[in-house]
Amino acid sequence: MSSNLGITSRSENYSEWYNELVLKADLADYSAVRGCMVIKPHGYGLWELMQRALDDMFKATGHVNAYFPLFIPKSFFEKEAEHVEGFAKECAVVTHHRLKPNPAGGLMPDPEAKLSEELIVRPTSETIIWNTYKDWIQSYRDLPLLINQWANVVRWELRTRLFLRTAEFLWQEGHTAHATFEEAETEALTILNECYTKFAEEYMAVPVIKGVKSEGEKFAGADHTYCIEAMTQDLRAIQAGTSHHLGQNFAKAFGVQFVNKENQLEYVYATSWGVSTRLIGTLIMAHSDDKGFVSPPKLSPIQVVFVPMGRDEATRERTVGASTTISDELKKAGIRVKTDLREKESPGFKYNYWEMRGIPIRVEVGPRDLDAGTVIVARRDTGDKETVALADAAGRIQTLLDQIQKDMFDRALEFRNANTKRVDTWEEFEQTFAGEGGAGFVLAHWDGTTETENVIAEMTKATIRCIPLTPLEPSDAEPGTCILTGKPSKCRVIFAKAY
RNA sequence: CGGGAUGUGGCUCAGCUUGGUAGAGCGCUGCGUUCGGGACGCAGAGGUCGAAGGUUCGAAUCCUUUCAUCCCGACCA
Repeated sequence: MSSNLGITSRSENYSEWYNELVLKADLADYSAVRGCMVIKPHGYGLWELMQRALDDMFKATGHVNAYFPLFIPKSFFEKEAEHVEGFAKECAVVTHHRLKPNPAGGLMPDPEAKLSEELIVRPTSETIIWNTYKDWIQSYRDLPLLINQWANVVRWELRTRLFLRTAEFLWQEGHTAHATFEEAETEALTILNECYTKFAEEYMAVPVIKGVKSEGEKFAGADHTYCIEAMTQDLRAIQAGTSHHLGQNFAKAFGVQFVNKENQLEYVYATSWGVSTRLIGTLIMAHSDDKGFVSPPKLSPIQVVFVPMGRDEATRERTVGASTTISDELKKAGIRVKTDLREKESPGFKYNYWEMRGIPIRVEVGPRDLDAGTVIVARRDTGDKETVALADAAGRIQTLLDQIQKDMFDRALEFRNANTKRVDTWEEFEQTFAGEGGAGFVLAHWDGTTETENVIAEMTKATIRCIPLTPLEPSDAEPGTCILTGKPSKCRVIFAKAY
């Protein structure tokens, strides 16, 4: 950090900018545990709002919450070959259940307390859940089973980054069981459309592209994987959510069968889907600026902050009083407000302080404005300030919150569109991704093989983010020839460098 | 798991080459003056120099070992 004021600018060093922002906006901190972060109250407040909105959507689409164990017997993992391969490299394993004094000092695992079967700290819960579902499902009348859980998971990442990739993270994972392939398909798409896309666009104000993952990028153990992909300000792609159609893979691995209406035994069809605290990283990368975090109003733990001015008691009484009048009215309307009553800090300090933390609206309440019967209302996203009559303030602020939410989405969409292009020659494709940083979304033709995908990734660092469910432009759905091999291609797919 | 760097008050770092009373700025506490875009003065508190060995009369400084973190690459939500 070059100074204790402000943060590195995005243009100077995007990666530094992100790291400093997370710390200085009070969202999270490094912990004493390697690869694990502390989510601070401001960051956790954001997560709570995300949870609430998503949970409401899950409930509205017929799901219920439950909780499954943190520990999973190793043997469960061994039952689904593709799945094991996907996660084996990054699992934390519990081997003992007791400590004893170490002769060399300190403590050591008691060799006599070795577990007969090692336990894996869940990297995801498909296996323990399907082992449980086996006992819950006998008849078609038990289906569909629509369960979600809010939990922490552990993936032993070698290289971590606050929110984007940590060894432990918080998420939700939905696990559903269905009688038919079509029903499971509908479920996977319902989550994608009615929950994840809606959440990203309406709450996070982040436009996303819905698509299917290529064979190489799909979830280990899935039949196919749907995803939503967002664009960061440094022109990379970031996956904001995934919804998997697991087919009968896990049902077969765990022997989950049901009797259908014709009294025949059948394997159930499954889905699983999740979003994580990574969404906070996505939010930062999509909207924030060189002054710090910029939060969309719907997810900001504090939506409006009041800064009353004046030092002498009489002035303070006036400015705090006026703040209270407005904030009380806002509270009644369900707006989350805060009045900064700290006496030692100057108003200027407070402006910067709350801007760093991304609070959408600041209300400056000073004696000169009060003399004129007004206050100043400042927007975090644009920096615009306006003078508003006291009587109109609460109403104006509510309107502005909606406006900010909308404007943030519109700007992000415009940015994404401006950085999405179609490329038809390998020369141009290679050149586009030649630099160090991201290059936006590139729609290009691909022959559909994993081999080609891998060659392209090796040569350019760009990967297939998804095959869009609906073409961004009608012509994207027309057949063409692969950018690398010249073989036939069904449609354009999205290439980008990814987080 | 490879390559690089760094560990010294809460934070950012100086001191180490050339061993000899542990420093600065920010933050923190108190008092006073300030308050419309990161205020100032004065007085304070706070550190087994990442850990363990070793060399030495004497180690933050030299040697050995170790641990941790960060950055850059391969894997991942």
